Amino acid sequence: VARSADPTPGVPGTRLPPGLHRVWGVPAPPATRGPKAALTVDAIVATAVELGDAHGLAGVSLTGVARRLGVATNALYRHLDSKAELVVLARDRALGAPAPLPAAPGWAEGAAAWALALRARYAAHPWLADLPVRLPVTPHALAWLEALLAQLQRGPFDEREQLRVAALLDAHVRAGAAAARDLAALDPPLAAGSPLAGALGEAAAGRGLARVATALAAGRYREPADRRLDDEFGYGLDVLLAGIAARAGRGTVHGGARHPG
Amino acid sequence: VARSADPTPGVPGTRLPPGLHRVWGVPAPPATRGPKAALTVDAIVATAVELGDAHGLAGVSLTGVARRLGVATNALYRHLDSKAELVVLARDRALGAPAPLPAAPGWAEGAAAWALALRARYAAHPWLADLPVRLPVTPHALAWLEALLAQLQRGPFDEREQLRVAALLDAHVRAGAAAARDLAALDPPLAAGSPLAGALGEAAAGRGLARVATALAAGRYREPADRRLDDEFGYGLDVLLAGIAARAGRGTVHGGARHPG
DNA sequence: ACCTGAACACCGTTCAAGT
DNA sequence: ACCTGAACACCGTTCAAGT
Repeated sequence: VARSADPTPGVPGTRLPPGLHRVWGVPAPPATRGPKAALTVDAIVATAVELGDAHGLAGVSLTGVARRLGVATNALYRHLDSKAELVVLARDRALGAPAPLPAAPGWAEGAAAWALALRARYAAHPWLADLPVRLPVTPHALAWLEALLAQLQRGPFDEREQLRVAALLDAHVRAGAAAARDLAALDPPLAAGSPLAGALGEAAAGRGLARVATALAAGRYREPADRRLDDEFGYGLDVLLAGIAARAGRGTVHGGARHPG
Repeated sequence: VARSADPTPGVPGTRLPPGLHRVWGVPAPPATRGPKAALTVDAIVATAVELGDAHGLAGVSLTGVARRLGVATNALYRHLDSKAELVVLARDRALGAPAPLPAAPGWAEGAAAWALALRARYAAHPWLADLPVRLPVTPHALAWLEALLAQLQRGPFDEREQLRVAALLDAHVRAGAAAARDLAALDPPLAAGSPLAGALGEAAAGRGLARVATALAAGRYREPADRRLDDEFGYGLDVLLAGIAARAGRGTVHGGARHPG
C-alpha cells in the first residue's frame, strides 16, 4: 500500500510501484567526490537477497539488512523510501537476466526450456514465489518476458495470444515453485502406511470422503519428494503445452470450458 | 516452522501441522458447567476470518483478534498453541464446505464447475491465496478434493492421474485468485497511451526488448480489469482441460515437454 | 481453568539531532 | 549529504501472577 511519493522523472503526474524509478534509473554517478557513503543501494539490495536466500521472505527485513551492514536501521531510509521498494529491487536482482536458452526446434520446446530456466531461478531464490504477483515492469522481469515472447513468436499465435500464453506459463512456474517450497518444508511425510495417513484416512472415511480415504489408504496421497515435484511440474508443463497447441487461434470461451474431448 | 508440540490423540509419536488435531477434533463438549469461558476457539477463528476479509492476511494477527474480542492478546494462548494454528483453522473455515455442483454432462464440465466454485470461494476470502501451499489435510480442504475426484472419476484417468489432475486444477484456481487480487490492487493502470506505458516502452526499447516495447506501445500490455481477469482464468481453464484430455493416460514425460503440435 | 500484567525480542517508520 | 539516537505503534510469545 505504501507507494513512492516521488513523481517519476520524465513521467509527470504518475505514481509508480515503489522502487520502480530506481530500478530503471542510471546506476548512480560513480565519481561523486563528496564524503564517501557507507551504504549503497546495491549493497543494501544484495544483502536483502542474501537474507531471503538464507531465511526466506520473513528474513528480508530492514532491521536484518542494517544489522548485517553494521548500520542503524533508519540509515536505510537515506537510500530507500520504504521496505516495499527494497522488495521490488530485491526481486529484480534475484530474478536476474534471463538465462540463454538452447536452440529449440519449435515454439513448444522453446517455451518448455524457458519454463525450466525460470523454475531454476525460483529454486535458487525460493522466496520469489512468496512475493505478490505483479505485471512485469522491472528490467529483468521484462527481459524474461521478452525471451518467452521470442519463442512464442514462432508458434501460431497472434500477439494478444502470445501474452496470454506467457501469463499462463509464468503462473505455472510460479505455482510449481511455491508448491515445491511449501511441500518440501512440511513434516511429517504422509507416507504409505504412516500412522498419520491412517488417522487421516479414518477421519476422512468417517465423514464420507470415500475417494480421499482410498487415496490415503493406498499411499497415493503423500508428500511429494523433490523427485516427484519435478514429475508434477513436467506433467503440468506437458498439459499446458498440449492444451495451448490444441486451442491455438481459437480464442477464449467465456465463463468456463467447452468439452475438450 | 512453529509446530504443535502435542502428539495427536490416537496417533502416537507424530507431530502435526499446528491446529490439525483441533480442526478434526469434536466440537468441544458443549455442556460444561464450570465458569463460562469468555473465549471460544470458534469465536477466535471467526474473528480471524473477518479480519482477513477486511484487511488481508496482514490483518490477521493475534493482537487484532484479541482487540476485537475485548481481551488481552495472550489470553488467546489458552485456546491456541500459536499463530500458525490460528491460520490453519481460519483457512479451513474460510474454505468452507464445497459448493454443490450443478449436474455436468462430462468430467471436463464437472471439473470446470468445480474450479469456478472454488474460485468464488477464493474471491470471497482473497487472503486464502496468500497462504502457503499445503497438501489438503483439513476437513473442508479434503472435502473439496473429494468433490473434484468425484468428477474426474468419470473421465479416462486412473486414480494416480486423478490426483495429478486435481493438483493442477487446484493450482490454477489458486494462481488465478492470487493474480486477480494482486493485479486489482495495482495502481496506476498501464492503459493504452498512458505516460507510464510510454515511459516503460521507451525504457524497454532502449534495452533491446523489442517485443515487450511493441506490446506496451500497442496497449496490449495493460492491467487486466476484473472482466479481463475472468477471461484469462477461463482461457487458462480451457487450456488445462484441453491438455488434460489430450494427454489422458499417456503418463508423464520426464524433465520437460514433447512437441505437442 | 481462564484471563491479566509485565516483559522480551522483534518489526517499519518518523523526527530531531549530530558530523 | 549521510548517519545515529530516541521514539512510536505494532508484532508473537513467555512467565508470573491473579481469580
